[in-house]
Amino acid sequence: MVQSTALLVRERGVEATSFSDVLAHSGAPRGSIYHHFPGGKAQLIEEATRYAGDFIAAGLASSLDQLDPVAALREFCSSWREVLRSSDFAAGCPVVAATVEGERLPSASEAAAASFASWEHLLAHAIQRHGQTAERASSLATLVIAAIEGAVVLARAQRSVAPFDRVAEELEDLLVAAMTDG
Amino acid sequence: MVQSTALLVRERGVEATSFSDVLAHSGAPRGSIYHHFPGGKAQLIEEATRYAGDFIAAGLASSLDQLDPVAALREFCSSWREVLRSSDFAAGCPVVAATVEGERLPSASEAAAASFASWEHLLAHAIQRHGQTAERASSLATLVIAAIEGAVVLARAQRSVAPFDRVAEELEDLLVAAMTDG
DNA sequence: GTCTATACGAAGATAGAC
DNA sequence: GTCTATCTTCGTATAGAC
Repeated sequence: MVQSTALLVRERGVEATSFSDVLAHSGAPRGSIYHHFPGGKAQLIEEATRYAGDFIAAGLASSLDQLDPVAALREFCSSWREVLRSSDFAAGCPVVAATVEGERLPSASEAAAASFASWEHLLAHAIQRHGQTAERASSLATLVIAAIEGAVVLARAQRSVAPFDRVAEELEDLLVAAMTDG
Repeated sequence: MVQSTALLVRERGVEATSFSDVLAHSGAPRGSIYHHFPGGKAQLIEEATRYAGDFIAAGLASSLDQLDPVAALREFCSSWREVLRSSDFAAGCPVVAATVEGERLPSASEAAAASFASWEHLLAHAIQRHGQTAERASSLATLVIAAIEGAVVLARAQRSVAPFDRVAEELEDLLVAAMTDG
């Protein structure tokens, strides 16, 4: 159910994702909602945001564990490209959706903030381990996360991977340059 | 009314912005809606997205007309920082909101795509005029727009300008380097 | 031609049956 | 303790009054 919610939110957004949609997608019975989620929709969205954020963090951590930051970035971009392509540009990032519509759901916003922060930290630490200062690593990590999330939005709007690919290549070049200097 | 819609959408998102909210904010009478917007909410959102996109494009064009790309970027970032600060991180970009929730409103998505494209082109042409190749200028422009939009999302989630400032500084450094090389 | 009042549908939430 | 059926609220859209 949490997973279904995350999948639906990344396509439709938070407000446009109803319980009926989630039930139809997950196959769960109607009565289960308030048993498992006494906090109602706010709780469901919060858990879905946390789930999605943790899922993405796990993938990123795994890449950074096995590869250098540049190769991990390439893999990260590749998985986002696949999300865009396989959904015909209907799907984006559920954590972004939770932020953009999160004014009414503070708990979801907090989960989104925690997710973004964890991705930034994972990347920043990896860049730092490969020879950058903590400060520069933090700036680069934030830039990479922000640019990729923004690029996903641009790609969805324009229904093309072209903007995403341009951003991915610029980021890769920038990271290569940053890791080989100093 | 269109302006009120854009202001509300950038805070609450598309679906959470009702006609009642727009009427209360703009002072317009209820009966005017379907007279001025026969296409209903879809048309209102589309026009609000176009309005916001054109407004931002006008500011960007004006900056690029008077200043070099780096200084224009600084001004662009400054105005986004003001949006974040003055709303206490409640407000973001209505064009992003229209994209993220735009699955159900294709006309709004198209308006969003056109807005993003126009910002990219304005920036790309300016960078090209200052000595970069068309291809590189296009990549840099897309990166700048994507990164700033992403940074606005991160800043809202974390309720802090810190991520936005890190992104702004990285972008500025990158643009400076790109304009002085080759 | 402009607005008030209403209808229709869907959303989230709950109370009672098994 | 788990689910089906219902209740209330609200949002969009419209039909009719001025």
